[in-house]
Amino acid sequence: MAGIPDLEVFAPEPARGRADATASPRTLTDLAYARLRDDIVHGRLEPGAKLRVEHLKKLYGVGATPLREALSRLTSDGFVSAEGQRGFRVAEMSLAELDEITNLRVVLENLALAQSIRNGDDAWESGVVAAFHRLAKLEQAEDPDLGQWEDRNRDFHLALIAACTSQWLRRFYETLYDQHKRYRNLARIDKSMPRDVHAEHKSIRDAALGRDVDRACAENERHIRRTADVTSRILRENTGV
Amino acid sequence: MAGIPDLEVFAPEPARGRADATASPRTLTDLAYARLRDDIVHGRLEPGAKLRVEHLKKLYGVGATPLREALSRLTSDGFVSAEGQRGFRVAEMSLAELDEITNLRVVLENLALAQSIRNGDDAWESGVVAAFHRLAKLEQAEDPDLGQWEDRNRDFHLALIAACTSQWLRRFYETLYDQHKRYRNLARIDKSMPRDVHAEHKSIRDAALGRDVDRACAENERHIRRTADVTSRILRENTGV
DNA sequence: TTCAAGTATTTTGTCGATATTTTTTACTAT
DNA sequence: ATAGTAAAAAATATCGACAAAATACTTGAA
Repeated sequence: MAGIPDLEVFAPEPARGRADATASPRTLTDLAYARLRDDIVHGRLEPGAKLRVEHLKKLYGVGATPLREALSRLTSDGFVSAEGQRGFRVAEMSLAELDEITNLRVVLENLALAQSIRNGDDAWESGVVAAFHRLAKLEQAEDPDLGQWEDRNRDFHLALIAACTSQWLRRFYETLYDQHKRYRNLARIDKSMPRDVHAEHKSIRDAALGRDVDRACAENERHIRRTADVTSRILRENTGV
Repeated sequence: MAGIPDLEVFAPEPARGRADATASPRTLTDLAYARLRDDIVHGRLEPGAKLRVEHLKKLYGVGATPLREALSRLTSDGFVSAEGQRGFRVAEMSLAELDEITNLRVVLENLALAQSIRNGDDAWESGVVAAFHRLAKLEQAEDPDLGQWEDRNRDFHLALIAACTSQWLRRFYETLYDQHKRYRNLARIDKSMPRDVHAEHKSIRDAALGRDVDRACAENERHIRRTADVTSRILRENTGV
């Protein structure tokens, strides 16, 4: 009746660590959540677009139940807006909101950064060094693929605050980071990035590794605001967002 | 064909302004969300308690669909935790988390307060005065009903930051406020409130109306931390939360 | 006690029916 | 035409029955 089962001990495990949406989804709800969020952040679903469940069912190949649950979660995250009896739609965007998000992100990211610099151990340091290195390699290449850059940029910022112990701070920060990313994507900021982002990242890394909290926060703030300013300018020029 | 319809012009409208959960719910999902959140914040649903949909259906008299949607939203709000394939349960509580929430609340509430003091117009001022008055009356009465006090206290703090224009800040703040309230309720902080909360509220009000941003923030921070300290002490003494 | 097979329960997800509500369309009396 | 409205069509929200998958529990050896 057995004999084969033992082999399964050596089979690769499902590797289901965190409940993170980016991790391999344990349920269809997680799947729908991750894909919807991604599509919204990348602008494949436009601001204000109606999110009809019947349509999404075909698009993602899941039923109405997991879809509605995913949409509900995204509503609390601010990526989707829900009006009773009127369905879901992709959250609108505005220059005013970009401003809000920028200001809040500066505060929260600096808070996390400061805590991280103070708490950071060897593992944190090497994490920062590694993430910066991977990002730097990409930034100095002649083929700056935006998708990859976004991923590496995210990794770098997350590595910086990796030693922050506040789950709540982390949670809020990640939401704001993705909201910001959504604006960058809307502006298609890749085409026009004249300023030296690489130098900015380097300054932040140096200050952080040098355990200089004030300088790291200052550099970080400047970095965020510059990116936000460029985003804002592009949006103002191109459209009447 | 008509003559009566005109009367409806004067009839009170449904007043369905914001999508706030506290407003009269437009859908059963909103209803379930509001009641679940309330029951969790007030401790009627204990930390870690299993939230079985079949049971909640009977408890709230709504179907599984709106319940799962409400639970999903609460998951994003941090009041409920969901583990794939293992259902929902009321989020756990810990002294460490109380600390996180306190620190973050101080930062965000002060941010909103500062902005509010700078932007506040006449309506804001009178709102603060009125909310303080109602709170004061209750605090000086000999019958300090906790439920009412909590409501008035909330109104006062919200009135203070009413002129803050950042929706995101507001949203985060409200979540943190309710999380804090949950800890206060867990500690049953009403029984033992020896310090003069009223004086603290008064100081905040005076500084705010005097447009003294720094002092208002300092008083506010002290106020929040004192309450949090009492909460924390009670929890440490009574249980091993 | 410990282990593991077998059973019971729970959770997730699908489908289809239905009551409501919103949006459109068509029509009518200025 | 134009505001206003009634009827029709389309969306939305909700429920209930069920099936498949996963987890939790029981129980009988070893």
